[in-house]
Amino acid sequence: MVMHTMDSAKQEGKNIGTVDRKKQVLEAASRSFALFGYKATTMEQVAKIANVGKGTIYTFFNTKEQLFDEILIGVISEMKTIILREVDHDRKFFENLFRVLDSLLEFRSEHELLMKLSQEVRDVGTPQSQEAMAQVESVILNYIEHEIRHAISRHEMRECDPNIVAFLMVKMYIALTSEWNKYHEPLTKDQIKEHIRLFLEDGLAIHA
Amino acid sequence: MVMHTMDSAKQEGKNIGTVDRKKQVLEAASRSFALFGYKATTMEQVAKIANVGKGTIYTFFNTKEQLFDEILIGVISEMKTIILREVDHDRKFFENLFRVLDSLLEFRSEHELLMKLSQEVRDVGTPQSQEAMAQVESVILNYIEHEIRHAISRHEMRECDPNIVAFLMVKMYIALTSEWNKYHEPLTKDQIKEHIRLFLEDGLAIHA
Amino acid sequence: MVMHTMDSAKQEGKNIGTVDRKKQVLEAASRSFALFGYKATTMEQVAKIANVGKGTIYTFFNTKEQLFDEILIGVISEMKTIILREVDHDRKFFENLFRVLDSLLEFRSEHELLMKLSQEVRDVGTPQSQEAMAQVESVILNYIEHEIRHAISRHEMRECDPNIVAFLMVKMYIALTSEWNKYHEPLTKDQIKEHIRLFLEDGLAIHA
Amino acid sequence: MVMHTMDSAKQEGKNIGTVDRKKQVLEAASRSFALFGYKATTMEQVAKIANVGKGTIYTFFNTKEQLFDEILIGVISEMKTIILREVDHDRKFFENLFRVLDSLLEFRSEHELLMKLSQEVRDVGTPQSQEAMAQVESVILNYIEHEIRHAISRHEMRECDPNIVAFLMVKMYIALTSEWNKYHEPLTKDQIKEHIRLFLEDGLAIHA
DNA sequence: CATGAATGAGGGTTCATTCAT
DNA sequence: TATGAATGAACCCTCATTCAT
Repeated sequence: MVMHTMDSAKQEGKNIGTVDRKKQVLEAASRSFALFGYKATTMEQVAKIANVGKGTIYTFFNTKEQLFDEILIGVISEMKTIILREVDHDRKFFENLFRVLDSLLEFRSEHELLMKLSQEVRDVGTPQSQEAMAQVESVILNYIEHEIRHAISRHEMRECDPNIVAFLMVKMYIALTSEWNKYHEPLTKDQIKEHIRLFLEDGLAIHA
Repeated sequence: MVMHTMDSAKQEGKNIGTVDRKKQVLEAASRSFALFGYKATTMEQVAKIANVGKGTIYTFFNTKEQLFDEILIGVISEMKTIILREVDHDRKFFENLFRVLDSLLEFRSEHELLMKLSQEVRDVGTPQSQEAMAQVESVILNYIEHEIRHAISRHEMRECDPNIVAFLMVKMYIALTSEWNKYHEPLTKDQIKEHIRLFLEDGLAIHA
Repeated sequence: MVMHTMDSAKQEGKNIGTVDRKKQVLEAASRSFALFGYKATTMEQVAKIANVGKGTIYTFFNTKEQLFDEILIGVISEMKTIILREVDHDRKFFENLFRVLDSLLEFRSEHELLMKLSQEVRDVGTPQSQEAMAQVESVILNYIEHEIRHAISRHEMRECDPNIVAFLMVKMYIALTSEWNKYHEPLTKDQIKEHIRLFLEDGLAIHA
Repeated sequence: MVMHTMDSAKQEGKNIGTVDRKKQVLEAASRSFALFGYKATTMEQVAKIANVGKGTIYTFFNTKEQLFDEILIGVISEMKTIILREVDHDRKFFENLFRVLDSLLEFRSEHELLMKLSQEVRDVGTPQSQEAMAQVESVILNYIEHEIRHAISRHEMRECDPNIVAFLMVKMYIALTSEWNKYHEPLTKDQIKEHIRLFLEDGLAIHA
């Protein structure tokens, strides 16, 4: 996540300054994309929020699309890192699932509102951008899918289409962590976990 | 095709035309919004698809936003009608749920790709538009919420936060009927129902 | 800044209005390109000079480059037409030359300052634009070249490299009709003809 | 030259550096202006070619325009020097002309592509810049004009408007040494001289 | 003094909306 | 009434210029 573009030891002032500015832009853009969507986010807005000049953004990112891509790729790769770190194949699927969730939710503020934008970019973006997004997303989905297959083979999970179920899991996660906040107070970590458990693990029905 | 000179057919043609024209616009806009998203849909496009002049649209709808709102309200009210018709409080919640689903899925092509746009409009739209959307959506959500409370009180469903669960149900429905299609072949009605059952009713876990 | 296009054109109808607007744009752009060059001409400027909205230009021309190309191609094709009409192979080269000059100079105001821009477009334009220009220019040059060869074969002209001489003739024409005007009062038709005769036909030296 | 604090190596380095730096900038700018034109040459480009920081340019030249002016003035004054050195009023006009040409063509690479830019600067530049250019150019033109008058008075040249003829001579020189190269292999010195002789001295026509 | 990161005015282009026909 | 040519605000992006280091 952190940029090491410069020699880390050179001039502390310069490095920090540069890094900070890029960080400012990334954070401002993240927030604005998440808040207003891709199209509705203007570079002027981002600049204003980041407290930098409009041109400054273009010293770090060649286009608006590239700025967006970088944010998204960063978030997703961060998520993947977490997953890889937390999953222990000697444990049960649902144990892994909730431990991963715990870690992911630590970073909620970073990416909570962001993921929903994948849809918009697909609508509006160029083919290149779309391709990039698709690849990056499929990494996550493939990974979950793989875990689901594993769980099924160990009889920890019912028979199901791992493709669809993985897709729904991701959607549910996005819905609870980000989309919900549009209309309501954010949910607590425990609320999120509890609802995922409800839907994924136990089901809602009471079977007489 | 129809030839007669202006005079005789004018009145009738116009009347019919007026009715048809509005429908044509609504349908064209629906398709375009669903296909390309709100921002990426241009009024020119809509006019071309609807086979009317660009200016004509503005005789029916004051702004692009109003056009969108009207489409959305139409879809949602249609859904509400279906729900009211299909729900029978003497039956069990899940029975009702699946009967409603059956009916809703009949109209899938009408609104499948549309609902996801609620998010985009909220992002891009004016406060007024957002308020309208929120009201109209809350009608659906409130209704489901109410049904859930009812189900809980009758011990057909576990204790849960009806608010959140209703929200998740809607999200899941949208995910399966519309968002999935972005990347994959559309699911069959039965696939959709089966996965909703899996998540909502039974849960995924196998409890030894 | 007040629009009075409508009043006078009302009777004449739509077509004339439309045509006029395009003409206005073309003329404004011609003048501005000729006066300020390609890069230094802004679409806003053109719109202001043409007394139309900026967006109007884009109903006729997709890009600034296309606008420029169209003007240039128009001028050059007009010149070619004149040449073809005026040249009579039964007459002598210099007779033809001066008759062509006479006709070309009629349209001086249309293209006088324009041709010099070919250079700038070559510098700034896209490869497509450059290719178009090169083709269109070579039409003129090839034609003159061909005529020169003919004149040489009939012993009306000294042996020389027709390629280079054609090039110099065009440059001289541009210099006298357009570039000169940058610093001085425009030359009269007769002055132009006389100087071309001086350079091309007789030479400057007095040979004792 | 100036010697103060710092260690000796640095001092000398700086001094030489300063001198070199300005030259480097001038040469880089010359090449870039000639190659890409005025507008299309960016200060970044110049800095990169000159191997100096962008800001450094502004220690020598207040604006891009001033940088350009200085280059142009340099070239023109160089040309004037050559003319003054080569012209011998005891000899004939055309003898002088060709001796000057010989010398000028030695420096072709320095200014060949540059002169055409006078036009562009006049298009793009501020009134001050244009005024400066006009003055500097008129120096050359006045000088040639003066020589022409002299030649006419000595009956070495036909009666003509010395103003216009001087102008055309310069244009022809630019055309042959610089503009031609855009489309073709550069001409040799002898080719250039031969064509100037053809046009200026003898004329193209064969008079029966 | 040299530097290049930062800046923002200004460019080309799009598109929702208007209005004369 | 239906139309689409006309419009201009607002978008993304470039680049000459400045200034803190």
